Amino acid sequence: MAGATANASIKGKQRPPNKKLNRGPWTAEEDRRLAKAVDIDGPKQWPIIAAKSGLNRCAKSCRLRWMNYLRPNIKRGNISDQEEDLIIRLHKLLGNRWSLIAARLPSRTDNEIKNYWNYHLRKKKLDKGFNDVGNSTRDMGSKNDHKNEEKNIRANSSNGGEEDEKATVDDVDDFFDFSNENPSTLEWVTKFLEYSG
DNA sequence: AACAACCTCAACCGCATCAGA
DNA sequence: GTCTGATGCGGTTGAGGTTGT
Repeated sequence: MAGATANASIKGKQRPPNKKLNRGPWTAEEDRRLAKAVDIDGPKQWPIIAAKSGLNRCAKSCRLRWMNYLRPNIKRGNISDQEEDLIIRLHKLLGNRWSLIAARLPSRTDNEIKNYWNYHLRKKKLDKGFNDVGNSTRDMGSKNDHKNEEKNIRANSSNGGEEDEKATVDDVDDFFDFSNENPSTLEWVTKFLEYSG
């Protein structure tokens, strides 16, 4: 959807207005004000940003809008085959840890990947008749998904002794903690996954 | 043209975790 | 050690666009 910025939103959920705070779709003007506030204060201190910008929106809402829409370098729509393949593979490894998966896909947001998975890929898998992944949001719906996934990873690893348990979980987290992102990562991870899976 | 089914995606909610007082 | 507010994450909802009949 073309989404693009300016029209932030004409779409989206319309809910009964809260007594005080603005809710629902963001307007272009709100976007502009939020962007300005973030420019000044940085993408942290959301309560301050929310207050300063005079948007009458909660901090959470401001943060979400920034993270999923206004943040620079966000790529929208048109998930490529390569990206889709990567999502599938990463999901197999990580489960519903969208933020981690998103971190491996430059310029994609966790929300976008989650949306994409929830409909697109889930449907694909169902069509193919597999349930092995079993992490589709509606059937699992648990925050412990990733923990289960980690358990699976542990279970699949040869010697899952008590002692190694936490280490393994940490290893997984550490392994996927690519805090120093660079453009070649996608390629690197893709290559790695070719071997792993 | 009208309607229904399908699809997309922005935005909300609730909960967990973290950090500072 | 406990409390509290901030932050981050995953699940879910539902409006609106698109496509098919």
